[in-house]
Amino acid sequence: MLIGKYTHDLDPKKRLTLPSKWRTDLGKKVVVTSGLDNSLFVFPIKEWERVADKLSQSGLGNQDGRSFNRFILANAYETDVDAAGRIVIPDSLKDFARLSNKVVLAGMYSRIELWDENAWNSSIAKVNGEADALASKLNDLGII
Amino acid sequence: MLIGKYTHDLDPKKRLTLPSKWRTDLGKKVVVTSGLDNSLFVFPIKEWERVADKLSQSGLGNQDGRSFNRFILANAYETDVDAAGRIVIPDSLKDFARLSNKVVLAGMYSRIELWDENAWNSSIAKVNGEADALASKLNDLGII
DNA sequence: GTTCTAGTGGGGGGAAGTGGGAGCTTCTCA
DNA sequence: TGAGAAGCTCCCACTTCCCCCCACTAGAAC
Repeated sequence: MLIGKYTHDLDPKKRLTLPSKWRTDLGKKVVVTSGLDNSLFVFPIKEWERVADKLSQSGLGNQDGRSFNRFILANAYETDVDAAGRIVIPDSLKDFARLSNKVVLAGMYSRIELWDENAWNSSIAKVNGEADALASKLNDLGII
Repeated sequence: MLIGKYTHDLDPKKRLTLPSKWRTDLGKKVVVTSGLDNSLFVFPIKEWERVADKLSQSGLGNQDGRSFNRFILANAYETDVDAAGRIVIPDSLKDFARLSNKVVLAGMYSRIELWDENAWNSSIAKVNGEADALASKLNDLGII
């Protein structure tokens, strides 16, 4: 289960260590692609195949769907996890998400998201201030 | 059934002993995540899966949903209970709930809450002062 | 008093995260 | 076409931290 938050270094060789807790779930092969809100998505290869399948079946009918498909599919990059549990982030994706050397890896259940540390902090700071709204939402979902 | 209140030490290694009364209900694997009012929630793994399933069903479609999922999922941390009945509280959550070394564990039926002892006391003091108002509210709701 | 359990504390081995070198390929430019 | 530069990938090395195990104490049970 891909949950939790970790901050790791993106080294000068553009290698990023994946948290050991996720390695079995992520497997030996992952797909990195451009995500929403200036983040990157990382999928285990199995999950990616499911997502790519869905995308290719839908969205041809309208301009927005086609653009979205291009955005996700064209930027996708398949890569192996090395013996030390690291993956390489290509320049194009590194630039897209404006990653500096501190990267936040956020588990989102079936995928993970990569954020530049600063971008993550400012994004999450907004949510922290909205505890009441959160409470009612949790209540609506029948969670607490 | 997770009820009652205990105060345990958070040791220098960030380990927290779970009350022996709850150990069978909590099982060998729990999920700790950020809660409301600066507390932390601890779910038995089964209960957490119920919550996470609901969350992952609300999709990528809107900005609010995404931020919300990030808040809940990225702050969640899956951990094993060790042989002495302890769990480790990661730094990010320890900071979130501003835990010092005295932690209150409050049973909330299907989950437990973790509070810094001082925060708990002042919160309880506040409730005590508003007992009358609360009582009438409970009455309105048909609870007591 | 004796025994057992709950809660707490600490040490050691090994893994996790990080950094850097060696060797191979690719590209450029003379 | 050959030499050099740049990049990538696979290894290996180092350091830190985490997890597992054991030990101690207080208090409850008998």
